[in-house]
Amino acid sequence: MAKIQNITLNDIAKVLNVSKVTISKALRNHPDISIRMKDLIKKTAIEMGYSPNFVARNLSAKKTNTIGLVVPKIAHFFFGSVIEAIYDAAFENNYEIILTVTQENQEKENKYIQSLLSMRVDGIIISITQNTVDCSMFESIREKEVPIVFLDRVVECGDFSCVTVEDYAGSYKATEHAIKMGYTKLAHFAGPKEINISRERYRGFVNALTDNNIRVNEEWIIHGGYSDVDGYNALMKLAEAGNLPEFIFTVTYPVALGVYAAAQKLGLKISQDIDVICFGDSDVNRFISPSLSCVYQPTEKLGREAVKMILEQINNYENYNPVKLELPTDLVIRETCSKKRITVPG
Amino acid sequence: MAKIQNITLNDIAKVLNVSKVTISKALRNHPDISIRMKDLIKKTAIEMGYSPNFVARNLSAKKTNTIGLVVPKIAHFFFGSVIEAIYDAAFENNYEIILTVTQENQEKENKYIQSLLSMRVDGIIISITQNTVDCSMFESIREKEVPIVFLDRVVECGDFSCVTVEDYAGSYKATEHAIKMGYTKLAHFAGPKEINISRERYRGFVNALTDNNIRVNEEWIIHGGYSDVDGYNALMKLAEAGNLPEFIFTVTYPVALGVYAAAQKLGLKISQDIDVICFGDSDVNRFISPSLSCVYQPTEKLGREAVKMILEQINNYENYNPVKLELPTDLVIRETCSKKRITVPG
DNA sequence: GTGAAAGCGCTAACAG
DNA sequence: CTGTTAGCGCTTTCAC
Repeated sequence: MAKIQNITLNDIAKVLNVSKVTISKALRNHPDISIRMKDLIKKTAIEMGYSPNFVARNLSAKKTNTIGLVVPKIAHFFFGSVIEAIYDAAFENNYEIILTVTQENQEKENKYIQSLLSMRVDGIIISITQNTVDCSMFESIREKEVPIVFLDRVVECGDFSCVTVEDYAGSYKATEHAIKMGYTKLAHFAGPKEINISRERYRGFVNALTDNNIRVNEEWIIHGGYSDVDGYNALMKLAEAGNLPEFIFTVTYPVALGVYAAAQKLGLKISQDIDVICFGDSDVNRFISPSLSCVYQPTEKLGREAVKMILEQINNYENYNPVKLELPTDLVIRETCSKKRITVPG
Repeated sequence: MAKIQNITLNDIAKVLNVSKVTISKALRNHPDISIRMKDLIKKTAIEMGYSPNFVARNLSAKKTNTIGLVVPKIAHFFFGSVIEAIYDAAFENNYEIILTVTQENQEKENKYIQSLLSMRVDGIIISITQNTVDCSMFESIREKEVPIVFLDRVVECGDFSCVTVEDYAGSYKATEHAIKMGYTKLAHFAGPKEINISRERYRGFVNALTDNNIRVNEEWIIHGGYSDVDGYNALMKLAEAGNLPEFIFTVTYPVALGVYAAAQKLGLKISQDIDVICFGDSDVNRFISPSLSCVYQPTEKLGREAVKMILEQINNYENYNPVKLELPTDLVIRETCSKKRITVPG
C-alpha cells in the first residue's frame, strides 16, 4: 500500500555521498572500511532509523542464518523446555529459529517442512509426529543437501544425525527400582509402537522384568498415545477387567496424570493401592500429591546439543558424518514408589 | 559451498521452452495462463523437485506472509496453548509464524523485535515482558507503519490494538466466591505492579473485599513474579510472620503450585487449613490434590482473535483503527474453595 | 495467452 | 580504503 518506504543502503549512501557498498561493508564491520568512516556510517544509520533488510541480504548471500524447528507439540513440558533451550542456543550463535508445530499430524509436518525449505532455512531440527512413517520427505531433504538433525523422536530409515536420551536404560532403571521395592505385578502404559522412544521404553521395561525372573503379563502392557486420556483409559480398562497391577510405569508424565485421575475416580490411593513412575519430568511432578517419581531427561542439554550438531553440519556439510548422540537419564525418586513394600504372602 | 543448486523458475522455463514469467504465473494460478499450460508446468515443476524460493519472492513482492510473535515464555501452559492457537489460525490463513521468546528480558525483547522488523514480517503480535516499561520501540513500530497487536500483557502508552481477558472481573468473581464461602481473612499473591494483568487482578481482589466490607490487610498482599518460587516464598514469609490468612488468591497457577509446596513444607493442608484459587487454568490444575479452582482464560480464542486482528490490520492498514477486545473469563470451581465454611466465633 | 525488461535491497568479486 | 559491476530468484508492468 502507501506504506512508508524503509530506509535502504542507498539512502544512507546518498546522504553521506559514498557508495552503498561502503555502507554495506561498514555496517557489517568489514575490515575494508576505516574506523572513522564506520563510526560515521553507523551513527547516521541509526539516526535515519535504518533497519537492514534480511530478505534482500538472504537472497544475495544465499544464506539465511535461520534454523527450522519442527515439533509435534508445544504446550507440553518436555517440548516447551527443549524449545526454550534451542532458542537460547540459537540466539547465542546469532541464528534465528523458525518454529513449526505439527500437532502430531504428518500432513502438517510435510507442509511445514516444505515451507521451511522454501524459506531456505540453513538447517532443520525435527522431532517427528507419532504417526510419521513415510520417509520420502527426509530422503529428499538429504538429496537437497539440507542439514538435518533428529531430536528425541527419530526416523527409522536412513542414516541421519540425532540426539536422543537413554530411553532403554532409563526405563530399565525405573522398572528395576520398582522391583527392588518389592513389586511383582508390574504394568506398562506404553506409547505408539512405531516410535523409537516408546519402543525403547517398552524394551527397558520388559527386559528389567525378565532379567529379574518376573513374567511379563501382556494384559498389563497397554499401548496408547502420550496424553492424559491414554493413561486414564488404560487404568479404567484394567479396573474393569478386575485385574489390577501393583505398579505402573508410564511412557510420559501426562499418562501418569491420567492414572492419578482414574485412580481418584476408582477410589484407589496412588502409592498405597497402586504405585507409579513415569518417563519424563515436568514442572508439576513435584507438586502433585503424592509427588511423582520419574526418569529425568536433560531437556536443556538435548536442545543445546541439537543446535550444536546442526551448526556443525551447516558449517561443514561436505565432510560431515552423521552423529548419533544419546544423553543419559536419571531416576528421580519422589513420593511415589519410594517405600519398600512388605510382601504379604499369597 | 559446493551445494547442489536449487531448481529455479528459469530451469523449468528452459525445459519447457517458455519464459520464466509464464512459469511464475502458472505456479501461482494466474488467470493469464491456459489451463493446459498450467497443468503441464505444475507437473514438470513437481517432477523436477522445484521448491519456490520465498526469499526471492518476498523481496520482489515486498510482502512475506509472515507474522512475528513475541512472548515471554513458552514452557508455561497459558502461553503454550495461546501459541498453538495462533499457529493454527495462521496456518489456516496461509501465514507463517516467526516465534521469539524473550524469557521476560526486555533487552532480548528489543533485539527480537528488531530481527522481526528486519525479516520484514507483515505484522507483530506481542505479549510484553514483565519488565517492559520503555515504549520507544513500539512508537517506532507505529512510525514504520508495521501492524501490531498486543496480547494479554499490553503496554501502557499509546493507542494500540489489543486482546486481553477480563482480568478485573475474573478476579472479582473469584474473590467474591471465596467471601461467600465464608472467608474473611483473604490474601492476594500478586504479580509485578507494572503489568496491566497484575494490576487488574489486584484491583478485582481489592474491590471485591471493600464492596463486601472486608478490610484489606496490606500484609496479605504480596507482590512478586509469576512463578512457583514466588508463591512459595510468599507463603513462607506469611508463616514466619505468624499471621496466616484463610484464603489466598494467586495471580497465576504456578504461584498457586508454589503455595501448595510451601503448605506441604509447613504441614498445612490446602483447602482445610488454607484455601486457594488462582487466576489461569492449566493442564494440571485438575490433577493436583486437592484439585485447584481457578479463573479460566479462553486461551484458544485469545490466540485466534489476535491473529484475526493482525490480519485485518495487515489487509487494511490505512483505514484501520485500534481495537481493544476483552474476552470473558469463567470461574471454575474444583476442590479448593468449594466448601462453605462454618465460621467459628473468635 | 505469452514474454521482455526492469527492479526489489543487498552482497561478492574485482578494479582502482 | 573505496567504488563499479553483476547478479541472487522472483514478480510486476506493459508490450506483443
